[in-house]
Formats: sequence, structure tokens, C-alpha cells
Amino acid sequence: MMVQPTADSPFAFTVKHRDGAARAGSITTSRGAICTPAFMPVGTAGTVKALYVDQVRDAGADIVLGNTYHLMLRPGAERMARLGGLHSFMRWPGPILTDSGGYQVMSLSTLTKMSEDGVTFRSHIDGTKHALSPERSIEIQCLLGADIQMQLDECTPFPATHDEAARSAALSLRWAARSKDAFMRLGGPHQALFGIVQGGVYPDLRTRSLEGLMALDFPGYAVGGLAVGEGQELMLETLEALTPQMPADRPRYLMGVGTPDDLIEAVRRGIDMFDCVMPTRSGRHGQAFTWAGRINLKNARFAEDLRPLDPRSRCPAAREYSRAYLHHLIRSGEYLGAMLLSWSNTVFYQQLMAAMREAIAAGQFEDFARETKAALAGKGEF
RNA sequence: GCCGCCUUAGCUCAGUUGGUUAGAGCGCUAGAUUGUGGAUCUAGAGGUCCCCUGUUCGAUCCGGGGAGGCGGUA
Repeated sequence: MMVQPTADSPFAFTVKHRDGAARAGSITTSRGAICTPAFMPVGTAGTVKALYVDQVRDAGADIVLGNTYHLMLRPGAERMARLGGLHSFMRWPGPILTDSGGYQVMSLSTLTKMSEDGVTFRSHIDGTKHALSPERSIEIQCLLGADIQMQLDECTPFPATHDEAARSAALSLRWAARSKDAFMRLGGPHQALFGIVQGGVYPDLRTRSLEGLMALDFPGYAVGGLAVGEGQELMLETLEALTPQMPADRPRYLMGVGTPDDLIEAVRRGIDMFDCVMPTRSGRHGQAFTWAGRINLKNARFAEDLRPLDPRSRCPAAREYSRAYLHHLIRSGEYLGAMLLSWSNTVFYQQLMAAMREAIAAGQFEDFARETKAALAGKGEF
């Protein structure tokens, strides 16, 4: 835990193909390679909800995300370390990226208090008070054993004035420096720490935030504070102004995004990594992603629809179970409904990423994007 | 047979001292959901206020008769 970072860290990033601004390559970690552009299934509390870890791996995921906030509350970071770390605990031998807990500053804002030092909040589980500073967040992520760690940041809400966004981004930048100091002390050579660009939808603030982070020299750079209500058009404008300024030799991670259309548009603008709860949360609530568009299996029109969910999927849940059965399971609140749709959606997201990687390698990303976007705007009719 | 209570949305029920457009929860029909609280939110459709009759300017509400249900009793 106290090993100093060394020059021979196994963490590396290689861009193998470029097509316009889109890139395809791989991130090397001591626990395996991550093909990019990559989508990381979200496994908040040590599980990608409703899925066996084998299903996540077989879907094609190279890396999963874990959550500092949830795991520090239960089972607890020190206990997780005594248990041997998150990888063996959840039986995921591949790389794990952990969120810093910063997002909860926004999403649980009624329970939180911000200060220069960090954030205090009340547990949603039992109401007890907890504190998270940049240093404690890194310490927890090290105790969990995360391969890629994120600095503590403040996810600037939308809307925010220029002043508010500037103040928020400056705080995140100061926290980035402290996170890096803590990581230099606590992180191992097999681990990496990413910085997070903030600045709301203001290009000048985004640039200032990025330049501050680049001066600290991170092995990867995340874009935070997007997809928080500003709408896709504004998100893409912000991204389009930012990504050309980001170091070409470091992975770019768009946090918390998004819909299949968002992923295509962000890859087109040079993003390499994503995470989002959408495939699993939507799955639990009856929404299915298919190659002919998004459908809501709760809708009455599927009650007697014996067709498979998506004949073009390579997921058995999508090919072998009828829409009527999935409709019944979801309406009945049966666990199997959440399991099958989470499975199908997770496979869909991984297939989408694999298809984008192939299209980039083949130099046909624009054609792929146009055709796929059109298909995904459909209503699930094959 | 007699006595008491009940009947209002698909279900369970509020309510109206007799007055504009009769409500809730659930269910139903849709929508939202982007670094996950298996959560939550939003909108919509849906009514012979059991039936007949009387009183009244006006009855879901008051009177009478009937039907159905529940309980008690012979």
C-alpha cells in the first residue's frame, strides 16, 4: 500500500486506430487490457445489479466500476481490505475503476455539507454522519484495491452561473492536487489516478480546469459534470470544445454517460471510456435497448407479443424469451424480469462498443454512426 | 321472518350541513430516469354516487318503496 509509484508502472494507453476524432485502442493494467472505446458496467455495491459476474464478463466488459460512497458505508473500506479487497470479494479478476464519492455530493445534496476540506454527509442507510476528504477518498479507494481511481470532485449541478461553475471547478482542481499527493503516498505502481475536468457548460472554465489538471500530470482525464440536465446538444457542444485540448496520449473518460446515441456522439468527439447506470437501472424498470430502438416492456402492447426481444442480439435473454413473457415478469415485479433485461441491456451496450471499435479500425465510423443512430431511433420493430 | 349496518372509479374507501367541474390510495394507460437509494417523479384515462319514486329552484346526500351484501336474532 505504501509503495511509491515507479517509472515502470504497467498502466499504459495505446491508440491503435483513428477515424476522424474517434479513436480505438487499449488500456493496459496489471489485471488485464481494456479495449477502448470502453463501456464500464456500474457495480456500485460490489455487484452489477441483477447480474452474475460471469454474465458481465461474457457480455464483453473488460472493466467494472465500484463506488466509494456505498462501499465505505457497507461493508466498510477497512473491512473490505481485511476481506482481501474488492476484486476477490466480488469475484471479478479484471480491472476495477472506483468513483471517488464526489457524485453523491450532488445526488444526495440534501444530506451533505461542503467545505474546503471535503464533504460531510449522512448515510442513507442508518443516518450516521460520515466525512469524505480528497485524502480519505484515495485511502478508501486504495483499501478497496481499485486499479483506476478518481479524484474527489464536486459535480457542478446544472444550471450554474459562470461564477458558481468557476468556484466549483476551482475547488475540484484544488482537490485534484490533494488527491494526487495522497495517491503518491498511498497508491501502488499497478494503480492509476485520474483527474476530473469540471466547469459546467462554459468552455473557458473547462479549458482552465483541464490545464490545471495537465500541470499535475494524470495518466487519464475524465470529463465530469455533464449529462446533469443540460441536454444532449449542450453536452456535445461542451465536449466538442474540450476534447481537442485533451492530451492525445491519455484516455478520456466521460463520466456517467449515457444513452446509446450519447455514446456514439461522444466517441465521435474522441472519448475513450464511459460508465452509466442506464443499461442496468433501465433494465430493472422494464426498458430494453434493442438494435431497432428503445422499448418499454411495461407497455400493454407487449402483453401478447410472442416475438423475441431482439433477434439481432447475441444475448439469450433477448433471443430466446418472448416480449410477452418479459412483459409479464416486469409487471409482476419478478426478479427474473430485472435479471433478463439487465443482462440483455448489458450485452447490447458491450456489442455497441465492440461495433464502434470495429468501425473505427475499418475507417468507417461515420457510416456506422449514421446507420446505427437511425436504427436506434426506431420503436423496436424488426 | 324480524332488527341493525352497508352499497360512491377496476379494487379498497373518503366526502358532500342539499348548490359550479364528486375525491384519495392502489390498479390501469403513457412519459421521465445518464460518475445506481432494486428508488422516485410527472401526466392521463376511468363515475347512472345500487334502482325506482317523492320532497325541493336544485337530490349522490332528506322521505318512501325495492334490490343486493354483511352481522345479529327467532
